[in-house]
Amino acid sequence: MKDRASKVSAPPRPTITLPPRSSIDTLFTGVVGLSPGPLTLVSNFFSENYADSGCRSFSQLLAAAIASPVAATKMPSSFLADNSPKEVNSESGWDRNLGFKQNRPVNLVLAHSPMFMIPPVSSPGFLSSPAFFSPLQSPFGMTHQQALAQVTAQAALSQSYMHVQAENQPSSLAASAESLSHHQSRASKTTIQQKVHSVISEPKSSIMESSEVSQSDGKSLPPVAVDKSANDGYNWRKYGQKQVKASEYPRSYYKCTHLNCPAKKKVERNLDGQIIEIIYNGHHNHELPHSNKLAKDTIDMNPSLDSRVRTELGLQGETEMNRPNEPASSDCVETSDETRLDEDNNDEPNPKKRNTEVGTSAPTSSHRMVTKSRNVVKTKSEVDHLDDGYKWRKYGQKMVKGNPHPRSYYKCTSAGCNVRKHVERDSTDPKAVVTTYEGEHNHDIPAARKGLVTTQQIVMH
DNA sequence: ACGTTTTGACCAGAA
DNA sequence: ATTCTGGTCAAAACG
Repeated sequence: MKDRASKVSAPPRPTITLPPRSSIDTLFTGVVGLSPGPLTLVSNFFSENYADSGCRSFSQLLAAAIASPVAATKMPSSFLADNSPKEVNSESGWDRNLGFKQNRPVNLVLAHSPMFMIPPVSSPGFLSSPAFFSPLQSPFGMTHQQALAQVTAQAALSQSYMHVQAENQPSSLAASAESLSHHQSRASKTTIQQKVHSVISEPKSSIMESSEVSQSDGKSLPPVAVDKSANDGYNWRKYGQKQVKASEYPRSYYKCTHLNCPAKKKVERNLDGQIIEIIYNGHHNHELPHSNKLAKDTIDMNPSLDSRVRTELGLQGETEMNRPNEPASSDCVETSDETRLDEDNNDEPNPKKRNTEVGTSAPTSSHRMVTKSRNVVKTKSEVDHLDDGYKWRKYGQKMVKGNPHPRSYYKCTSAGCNVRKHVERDSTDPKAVVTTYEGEHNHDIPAARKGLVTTQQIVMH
């Protein structure tokens, strides 16, 4: 008998428009009189604290702030990991959160933005912190400080992660992407869908291989076995494959082979075997298979394998679950010629913009992680900005000068809720999307959709 | 012999 | 009501 009840329905994915690049800098500039989003605050913070440090790019600022103990001391104590609500230093612009409302989709912004990738191993506390998972655990409970800490930590870790990816062989990348996505799933408390957008070479010719990962300091790491068929540590059985319209590549469906485990994942690969997208759905209700725990232990015992490598291999296991409140790792921020946090400047602020979500579901032009690596460079065509958990009704669409794609306007369908969002597609990258929220939800995420919220989408572009 | 993968068919929900 | 689409089933093939 077919198990129809277990069918997993993806959230609605309406077609949306792409933004002109120029609209994106509103993320950082904010709007006078309106509450700036956390990205804006972070930007302000760094710009005021490091203006004379020679750092120019956002990524550089982040790296300097977190890698340097001196810089770290300049941060508000809440910046790195403290989730407790505190007043912030007005000198650094942190008091600009006065207008920040907890009951707003900013948490989704943070969770969705492809600019922030979360290496699962390197910062167990970060992964399991209430701030980080607030979109799922407490959609409206995140303070501005938490958001800031989240933004910064995510950006910092992303830097590290992307750096490693840029250096690694494709096989390692495959492992990392799946493991990354997977462990985000593990660490969260609800059933979720997660996506890893990336282009990852994953040759089908071998199941196990040794990958030698170079550290940034030039040291060579020992070869580590990477099981590419289950490189997130779990064992999967493929139960279907289909060419879906939303993707130009075939989508494979996998179930966890563990008895009664509801975890599933969908993987899209291009013709070269490169992983284009991974979507996890459901939680594992069991520990890592023993063999993979052994592999994890091997890495744990090898001091030369830093957290990033474990991230690459997706072998952090349950560690993040056991250390719920540790601050984010601060030793993994490195800049790289191959990795940068792309920052486009523009001068077309949207006066109504209050909270802008960059790349809810796709890479965006301004703040996506950009990796000039060997494995570049395909972005996802599908757009699912509605995966923020709320139900939306499209009420308008408009063409904008300079952008061949229309803009689309959505209203929250909940009775009495006036929240709107504006989704636009990048004029130069039709697969990139910027979502701008306006207003505050007066209700929680619909219960039926809580488990379907896409929490992470990662793009190497 | 057994577990996994392949693949066409089926089904349910959305449009 | 019909069509389209994505997710799943399950028999056959494969290793």
